[in-house]
Amino acid sequence: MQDIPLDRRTDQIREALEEMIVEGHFPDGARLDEVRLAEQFHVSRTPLREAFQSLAASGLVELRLRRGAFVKFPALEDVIEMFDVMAEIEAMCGRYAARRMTPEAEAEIAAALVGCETAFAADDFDGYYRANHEFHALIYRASGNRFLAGEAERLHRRLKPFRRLQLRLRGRMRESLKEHRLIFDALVAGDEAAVTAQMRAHIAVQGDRFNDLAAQYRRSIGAAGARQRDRERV
Amino acid sequence: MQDIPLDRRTDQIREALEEMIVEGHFPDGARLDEVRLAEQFHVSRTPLREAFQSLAASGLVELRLRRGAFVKFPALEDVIEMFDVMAEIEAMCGRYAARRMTPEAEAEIAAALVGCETAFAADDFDGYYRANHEFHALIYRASGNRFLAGEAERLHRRLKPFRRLQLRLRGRMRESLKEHRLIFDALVAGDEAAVTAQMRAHIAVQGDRFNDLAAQYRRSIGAAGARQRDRERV
DNA sequence: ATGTCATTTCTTGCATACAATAGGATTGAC
DNA sequence: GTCAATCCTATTGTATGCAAGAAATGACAT
Repeated sequence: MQDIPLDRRTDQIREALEEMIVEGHFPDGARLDEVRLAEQFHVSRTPLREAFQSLAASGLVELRLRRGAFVKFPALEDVIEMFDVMAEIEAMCGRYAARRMTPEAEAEIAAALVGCETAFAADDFDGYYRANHEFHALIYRASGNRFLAGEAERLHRRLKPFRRLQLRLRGRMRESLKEHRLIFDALVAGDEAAVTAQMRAHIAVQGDRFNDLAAQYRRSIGAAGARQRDRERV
Repeated sequence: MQDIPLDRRTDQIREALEEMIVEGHFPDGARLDEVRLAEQFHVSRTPLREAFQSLAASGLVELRLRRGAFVKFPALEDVIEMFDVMAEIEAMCGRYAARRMTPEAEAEIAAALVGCETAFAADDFDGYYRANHEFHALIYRASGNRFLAGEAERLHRRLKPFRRLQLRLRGRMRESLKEHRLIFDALVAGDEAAVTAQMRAHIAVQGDRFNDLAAQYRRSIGAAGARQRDRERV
């Protein structure tokens, strides 16, 4: 969205906590203990509290009045809704990118695509995730709309853990790569309609199939200690 | 996006500042003086600083390292970019709403439309703005995707000052109302494609024509004390 | 054993205190 | 009079202190 100074402990802590939450180091609903975390980071409670404000704004934690900050995993339905929106946002990025593609952008995206292929060949899930992110992020930027790119990045980051899981599905990585090629070809051809359709499908399929993943996800992350709460969470 | 507790001074101050900024009570680039605002709100600096974190996250202010919080008006190009994204988001809301329309939603939207007509008849800009917001917000919710609705609301709020200005353009209110009727009819007919197209046009026209407004806007708000900065701001 | 209520402890929310830095004012050299 | 180096002040960033509210504990009654 915007690059913040990052020199204050507050910002460093915000980054660190965001990473930890997105990577699933906390179970859903876990309370982020101000005092304990303050000790862990060797700071007072003040920078932590300020970091909580930021995290709450991006929806990663929930601040309950006089109860503290709680890690908030989205519910299954939330994730599906988010993928729906993501599909549309990414489709829009693709559409603009197709219209505004430059030789430089094309070369960069081509390189990212090679990265995807390499990771696929090596059966490297994490590597594929990174290359995939690079591929998509370059298209965001190629849209020429920085606000759009920022929103896309934000959403992408929020959906990170769920995208990663997708890759573990049987054959998903192969499919994903095939879709990337189609998207790339349409981009190069400047075919806005095709890019839009391919991209939308590429993302939407993840939401559509997300139900298949719910159970698996619960085992892999939710089981880390989350207890069922007021409504079902993935 | 999510309903926050709002009982802490921090949250009240965040709301108040957001309102003041969106309403143009501060010139672009103005520093939000912690000490002075703390006195004004009869609190210490702590809740103010926490509110700043929130505001920075939504992009309304910029936190500069050891310099403080500064009001950040988007640049002209930023506003155009934001309207582009808004057009797509609203179009998506419309598409989903057309698919999922209920009799209740239809009645509510019809009522909001009447509100628009009333305000138009009375030549009441502010009234029209409110009715307009109601009309759009109901469609967001009718989309049945709460995440989408939240994002739409957030963006709408961020673009509030620029939308309001639109209405002052010669004949814009009449046009807007006409477009609302078309959108409503397509919604009732369940014509997804038509709603999508109408809604996209309804919003995009505001971005497209925004250049016409820039000069006017500079007079009405920017003149309040903003000095030109590193790049042109509306 | 279970439920209710009082008491205690813990934690948050805010205020205040202190330390570090940025930017301007001041001084002095040329 | 201009420029540079230095000092001073204002303001941020962080730590700590304190009061109010929530949860935990335990006594007591049913």
